[in-house]
Amino acid sequence: MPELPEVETIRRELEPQIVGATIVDATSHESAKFRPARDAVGGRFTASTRRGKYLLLGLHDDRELVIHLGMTGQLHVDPPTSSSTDPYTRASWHFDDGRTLVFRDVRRFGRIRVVPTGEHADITTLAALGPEPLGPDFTAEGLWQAMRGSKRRVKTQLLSQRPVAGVGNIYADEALWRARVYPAARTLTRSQAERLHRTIIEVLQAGVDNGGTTLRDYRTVAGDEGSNQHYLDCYGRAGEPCPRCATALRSQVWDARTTTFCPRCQPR
DNA sequence: GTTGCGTCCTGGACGC
DNA sequence: TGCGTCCAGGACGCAA
Repeated sequence: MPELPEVETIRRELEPQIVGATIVDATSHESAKFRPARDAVGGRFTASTRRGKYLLLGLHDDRELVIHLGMTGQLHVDPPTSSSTDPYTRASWHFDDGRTLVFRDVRRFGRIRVVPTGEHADITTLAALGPEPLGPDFTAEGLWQAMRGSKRRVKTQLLSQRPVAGVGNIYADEALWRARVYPAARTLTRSQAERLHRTIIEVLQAGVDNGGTTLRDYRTVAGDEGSNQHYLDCYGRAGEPCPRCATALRSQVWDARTTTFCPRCQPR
């Protein structure tokens, strides 16, 4: 399930493969979520950026191909000789040099848009994203202020992408565990926010450094698995001893999202 | 405006 | 072995 580190890993691998390529044709699944892929025909890739979990592929005509990978989205570039007939291909962009950029998404939770560069008002979540966690705009004070303004559970707020961009279930559980914050807390002290600010950066940077977390579907552009799954302390380890205090980690569903936490290190 | 829940979507795990 | 049920979760829509 691609979160910020996975999307950033894909972006870094993809950019040198697509910049300069012109899209001469495109196909897509009939769903409205994927049909806009065809709007990119005629564009030439100039650069790539990322906002949270959104991949922004710049085109020469002041437009952007915006891709959200959802839970199971994958991107790879097929060579001219490929005759792939993958039933889970949801969109493909054919280049002037014969290669094809393929968007594969088994569960069809991904989405694709083509918009004028920087005009994201129609993509509500993208437009409302909080600061980039690995950039200078993400501060402990800003996180605390953002969290103070809501009565929702701390983890639910993180998943909303508003206090900070790019955090999903895996990295939220890891950051909260490291910060010793109870995931269902509805208020944060300033010192808790400072710890959480630090641990969000730590876990996301580690994820990027390790090429992302592969639990099932995530693959890099080259088709490789990430390695961050080998360094997770908390997520998906319910029943196992907490690496810090040896208390059995617990799993609980809040707001329809499964959360793993340590009942001793992360008290109410 | 905020909050919480249902829905989308399908492969895999599990129980019978 | 085969079938049915449940679970995973990011984003969005809707009702309260």
